Amino acid sequence: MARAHGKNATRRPMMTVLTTLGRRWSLRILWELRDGPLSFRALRAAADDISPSVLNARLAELRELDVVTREEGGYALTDAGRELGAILMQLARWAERNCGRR
Amino acid sequence: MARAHGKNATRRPMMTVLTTLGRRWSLRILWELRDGPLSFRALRAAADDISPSVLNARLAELRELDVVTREEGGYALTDAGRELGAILMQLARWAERNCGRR
DNA sequence: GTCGGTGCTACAAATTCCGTAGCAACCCAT
DNA sequence: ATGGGTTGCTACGGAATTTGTAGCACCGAC
Repeated sequence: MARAHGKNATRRPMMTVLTTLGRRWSLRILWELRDGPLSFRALRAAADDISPSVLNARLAELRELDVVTREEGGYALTDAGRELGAILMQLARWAERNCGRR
Repeated sequence: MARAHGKNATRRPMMTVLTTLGRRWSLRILWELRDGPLSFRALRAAADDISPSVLNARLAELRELDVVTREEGGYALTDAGRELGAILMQLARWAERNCGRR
C-alpha cells in the first residue's frame, strides 16, 4: 500500500486506523469475533465465506494493529480489540435505530 | 457488487451498515465531514485526493444510507450521519490511546 | 467573451478480491 | 502406522474494484 495517506497521515493515529479498518472485511471480521475466539475456518464461515487469502491478509493487518491475537482456540480480540468491539456495538445500535425501519 | 452479503444480509441492519461502511473510503469521507459541509472538490482534497469516480460512488452509497445529504454549501452529514460521526469520534480517541504510543 | 470555480463522467491501467483447489501439520481411532 | 478427519493457510487465474488523468457542462464574476 506504500503511501498510507499522504499529508493527512501527519495527524497519524486516526488515519492509520481508518486505512486498515476501512479495508473490505476488516470491520466485519472484528464484529464476528465479538462473542469470543473463532478458528480460522469458523471465522471464515461466519463472515460470509470470505476467501481465505483475504481473511489471512486482514488478520495479519489486524494483528499488526494489535486488535487481534492468535491464541489457543483460534483468533481473538485483544483488550484494545474489545474496546473497539464496544464501539462497533454502538454502531450496531445505530444501525438498528436508523436502518431498522426502512 | 451483486450478492451483498448472502444469508447474513437478509434481515440485518448491521450487515448493511458494515457492507457499505466497510468499503474503501467510506469511513474516511464521513470523518472528513465532521466539521461541516464540504464541496465535492474540497472533500476530495481532504480525503487524500481520492479519485472523483470513487468519491462519487461512495457519496451515492452514503446518501442511500441516509447519512449524507447534498445541500447548499456542499455535502453534509444528516442527523443520523452526525450520530455516526460521534461514534467515529470515539474511534479517534481509541486510535490516540492505542496507536499514539507506537 | 474568458476566466476561474463547480460537480461530475469516461476510460484504460493498476490493484485488489474472489473462488477453488490443494498442501502440510496435527490429532485420534483403528 | 495407516487412514480419516480436522486445522491454518498458500497458489493462482479470472473477476471486480480502484486509481489516475483528462475533460465535459455549467455557473457567476469580470
